[in-house]
Amino acid sequence: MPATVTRPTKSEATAARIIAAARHLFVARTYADVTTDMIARAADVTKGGLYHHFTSKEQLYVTMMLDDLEDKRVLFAQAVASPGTARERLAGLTRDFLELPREERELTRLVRRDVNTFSGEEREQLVRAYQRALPERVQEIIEDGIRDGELAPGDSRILSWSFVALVEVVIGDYADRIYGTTEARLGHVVDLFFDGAATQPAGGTT
Amino acid sequence: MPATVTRPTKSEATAARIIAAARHLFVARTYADVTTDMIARAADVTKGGLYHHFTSKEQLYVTMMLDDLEDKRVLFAQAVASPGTARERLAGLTRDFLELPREERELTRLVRRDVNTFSGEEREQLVRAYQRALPERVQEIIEDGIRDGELAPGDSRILSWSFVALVEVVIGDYADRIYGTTEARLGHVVDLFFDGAATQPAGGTT
DNA sequence: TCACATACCGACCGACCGGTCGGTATGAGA
DNA sequence: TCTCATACCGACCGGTCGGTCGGTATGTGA
Repeated sequence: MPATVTRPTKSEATAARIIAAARHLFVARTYADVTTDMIARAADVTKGGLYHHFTSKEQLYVTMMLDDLEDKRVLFAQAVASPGTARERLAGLTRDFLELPREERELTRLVRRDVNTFSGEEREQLVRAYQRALPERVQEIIEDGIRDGELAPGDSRILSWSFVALVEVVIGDYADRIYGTTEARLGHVVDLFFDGAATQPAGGTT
Repeated sequence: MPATVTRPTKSEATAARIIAAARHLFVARTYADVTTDMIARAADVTKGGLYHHFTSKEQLYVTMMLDDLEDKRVLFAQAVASPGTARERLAGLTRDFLELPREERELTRLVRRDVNTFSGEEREQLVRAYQRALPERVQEIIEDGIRDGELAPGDSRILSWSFVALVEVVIGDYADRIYGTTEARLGHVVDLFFDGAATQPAGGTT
């Protein structure tokens, strides 16, 4: 009867509550340290209720992560599609990231942290979803930048991973204690990546 | 009777065997996924024998990590103390790192991965030992570089973490599939950190 | 050779945890 | 109002794993 876009049923609402509780717990503790009981209690259901909606702890975790990474992929794809120089677009992507609520930022690091816990198909799914959400989006911008002569030629895969690594430094707990503003973090990451830390362009390391 | 430097007793040799086995397993699997039984079997002792030398699984892990991080601290301190420009010294430190056997390289990442598993004193110990081994050593060189005008002024703490993050990208599994040589990795990290990825020094991100 | 400490064994314990299952509550359609 | 599906409960199970403990082997000093 309502609008064409279905409103969430009670069942969907419960599942969403469970996922939210799981997300909250998984970012704070290790996968193995979070028990299904903890998740159920935090979501105000019993373990039986939890297993009514999810077939296993692994499946719950993977579902939660895939949902979130798909949201991120969409978010970052917008930054990729926006106009401007590579520098401006990477700054935009980074700003989108930095302006996410803290928990959503931290979620990104879960894959890197927990990926060893899984194996086979689940592991592949998680890795692929992560790559699709972040490094591959960054890589697109970097390849445009190289093509336009804005960035020096180089392996765009490693460059994008490097950029992502810099971003993840600046979203971490440690940086939280140092940076006051999003602008400061943003400027730091983008400036360092584009211009480097040296005062003069020297070169010839080895 | 032997030289003044004592030769390892049988007991010390067993403890070392256990630590080596633990190291090997902990780098490959998560802390929680490695059982004391696995470690004992890999070290060719029983669980009882393991608990004769270590009081708990946690203590074994922490001992192993602290030992290793202290070795690394000494190694990197040499790079800090060596002569040359900041660029040369950071390149030297990175080369020392990259030339370590694979398992020793990966060990560095364990703290970041497993630190959430512990709490209280153990957690503090691990974090401090890691900082002392790597980021603080890098920070020393960076501060010299800023003082000498070789590096642009900036927060040396964040700069050192950024450099370490770049190094860790380049020692990871992903980079293993891309880079052929240590020289290529080394050049990439140091050049990116000092000179940036842009062709021309632009600026003004925000 | 006796005494004692230290190294090590391996069966066992108890707690915990993922997952199940028989059952109840709720609500919608006939 | 009867029926049936779906949502959910909570006691329970099977297995695992960190840790223990009584015992044996080994070697060393007296």
